[in-house]
Amino acid sequence: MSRPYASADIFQAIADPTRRALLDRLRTGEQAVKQLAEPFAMSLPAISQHLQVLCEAGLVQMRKSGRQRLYRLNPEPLKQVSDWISCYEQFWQNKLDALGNYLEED
Amino acid sequence: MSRPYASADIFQAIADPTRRALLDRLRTGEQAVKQLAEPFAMSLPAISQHLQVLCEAGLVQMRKSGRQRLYRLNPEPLKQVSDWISCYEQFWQNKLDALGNYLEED
DNA sequence: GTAATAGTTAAGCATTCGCTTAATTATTTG
DNA sequence: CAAATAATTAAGCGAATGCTTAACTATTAC
Repeated sequence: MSRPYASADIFQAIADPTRRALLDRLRTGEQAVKQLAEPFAMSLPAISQHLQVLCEAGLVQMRKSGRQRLYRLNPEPLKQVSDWISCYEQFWQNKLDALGNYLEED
Repeated sequence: MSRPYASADIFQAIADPTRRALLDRLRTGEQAVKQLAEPFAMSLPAISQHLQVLCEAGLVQMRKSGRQRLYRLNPEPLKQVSDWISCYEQFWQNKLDALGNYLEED
């Protein structure tokens, strides 16, 4: 690679739709790169690079098995995102409550 | 601007730490740009551009008041992120459950 | 009306991003 | 051992990102 993808930042890591789709795919369990890459209209190196970003962010882990590399999901770092969002959940909850009250008044 | 910041993508919008901090600041209520920009070591145009990205993502809304522009939080689009994350919460919940069971067995 | 204030728009720049193709490294299979 | 398979590393390219300074627009205050 000319330059490594050096973002160890979770928010950055999940900003890309391909990377989110890779995580989604990994929810069914550990998978080899080729299998993971199958639905994407993109070269294998591109997928490999995305997996590296996910790895650096701690969102996936890898183990070798023969000539395959099996990737598995490690969702814990997503907790950072979940925690950040949780402050805002009350806002849309409040809006829903307000709507509820409005409907009740009627 | 040479090129407009055209990402209407929520995940992209919250990938930048300055933009997240702006949203965090807006939680206390509607604020003018200058006040919003105060804690950041960055020019006003930079902040203005970040606010535009947030606006395009629907995360903030603006109204004019005299020569000020007051921005306010609109957290609803974050629901997209929350919804995506929720699939993963079960994973770390499972891990916690597993830990709980392990501790109980002892 | 002139100056000050609040903010944006414009233009440009260095860096990062997402991708490609070609080459390379392991491992397995015939 | 040679060929095939799985995947990465390397190099490079165009576009997007995040910032800057300078110029502009609108509104308020003197």
